[in-house]
Amino acid sequence: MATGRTHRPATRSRGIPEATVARLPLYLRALTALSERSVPTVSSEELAAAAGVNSAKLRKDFSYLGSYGTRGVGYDVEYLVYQISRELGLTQDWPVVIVGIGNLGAALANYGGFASRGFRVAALIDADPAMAGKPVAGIPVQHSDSLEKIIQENGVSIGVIATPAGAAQPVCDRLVAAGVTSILNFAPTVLTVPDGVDVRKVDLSIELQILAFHEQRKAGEEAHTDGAGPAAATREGSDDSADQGPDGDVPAVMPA
Amino acid sequence: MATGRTHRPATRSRGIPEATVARLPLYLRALTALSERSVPTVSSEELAAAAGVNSAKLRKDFSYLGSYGTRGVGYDVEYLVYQISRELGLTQDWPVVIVGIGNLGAALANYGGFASRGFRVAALIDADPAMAGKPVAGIPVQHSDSLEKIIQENGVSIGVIATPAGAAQPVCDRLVAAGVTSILNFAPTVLTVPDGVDVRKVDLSIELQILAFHEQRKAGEEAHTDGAGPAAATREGSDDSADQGPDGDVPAVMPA
DNA sequence: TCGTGTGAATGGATTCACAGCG
DNA sequence: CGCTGTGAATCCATTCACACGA
Repeated sequence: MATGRTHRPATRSRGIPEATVARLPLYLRALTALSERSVPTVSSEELAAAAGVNSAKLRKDFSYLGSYGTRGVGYDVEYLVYQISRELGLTQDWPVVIVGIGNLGAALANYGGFASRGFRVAALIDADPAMAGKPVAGIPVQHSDSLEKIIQENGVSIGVIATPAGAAQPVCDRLVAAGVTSILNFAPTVLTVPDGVDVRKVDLSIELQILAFHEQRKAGEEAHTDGAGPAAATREGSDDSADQGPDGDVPAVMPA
Repeated sequence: MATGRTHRPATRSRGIPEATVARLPLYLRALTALSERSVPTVSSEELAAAAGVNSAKLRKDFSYLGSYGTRGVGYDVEYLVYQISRELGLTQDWPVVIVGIGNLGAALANYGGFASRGFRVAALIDADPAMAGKPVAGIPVQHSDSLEKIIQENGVSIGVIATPAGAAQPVCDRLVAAGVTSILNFAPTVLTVPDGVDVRKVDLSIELQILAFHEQRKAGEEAHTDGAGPAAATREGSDDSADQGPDGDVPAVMPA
């Protein structure tokens, strides 16, 4: 916060569509790669291909941010990287806590993508006293007794839950009570939170089940498959439709 | 996702909306919990609450499967568990391979939810020769040289990629060439696959960035949190737009 | 009576197609 | 010209509201 810069001509409508927001990180990643290769500009067509979407969608998405391109030329890579980063709030640093340092929590802590852009693992928290003090990814695990203190001292507003399913809601409640307003949930449970708190979930078994559904449909339809591939539903590159809740839960134990 | 041109009379209730398919696993999980508590029937209202959606949506979703409820009463839990399982293809066993047994791959292999319902880890594959033979989650890791053989011998059609970003596309290509038609990708890369192959992605940094976007918007708007908003639901959907900025001001500088 | 099942209304997101500018 | 930016058309999803049946 602390952005006093709340002001704008509001040339365009306020409020970027959720579907667009979900794609901005994808564009940003593609742009960063281009930037590292010192590519100065890209067309919507090229960038769209790199991000796995179609160009009309990309141009529409960018139109919500403003007119950052040059007709007949394309987009300036560096400039766009900056604009999208700012729009996503990545020009500031977000301290994050990970709660539940089991297999998954440890994997997340070790994940390099955290630090890379705007996020910083402020603390690792686990309920097991035996874990306390043990360093994971170079960060000492702290006991969950001090969860509230850790949140407050570090000004944490984003929490990652990687506990077993049963512990997720209680942990969530404590995080929220301590001031966290955004939660990324890896536990296979539906979390209930007060208004104003955002929750996104990542659930492995849901993703697998969705794949199984399509897989089954393919199998039941190999009726007219001449030498070539199946003529069933498919998609191009890799653009998940409007799905915004990929999942991949990993915590163990769960009635289901 | 791209849907091919499915020109076909549709055998009846075939053609369940993608958004509905994505929610079926959620309903299934809630139903399984009820089943374990020996609850015989549920109303759409109750089940919807447990799954974190609203009842109208749930009823509409179920209407695509058929008329499995009883007016004035609700749904038979056991029967619905069976119907949804069958619809999702979980009445059969899906062998799955996990490629890339690093921190994340190991965490996935240890995830209990795999075996629980329809899925079975058929093999763990890694490119590091030092890993070969080492058991992870009780399953010996195999070297990626034999990837094709493993896929074919086990009749694997679903693959999970948990490799570093750089290895993901090559691995994906090999999986597809060997016969895999559904891929769950944990690597932060856009995968390109032929038609007929489904890809779903799980991407930590994208999720965090989406949360950061909303977090930033909340921060920039802490002017009137007067709760003017109409009581909103408190669930964790994939949607859930935090507060809606009345006339928001999202910092979005614009160039010329 | 009560809760399901569903047409109709609404709202979003994607795609089309082309005007407009560099 | 080429490519962006965007109204208009289309498609999909959610919500409403009520008839219908156990």
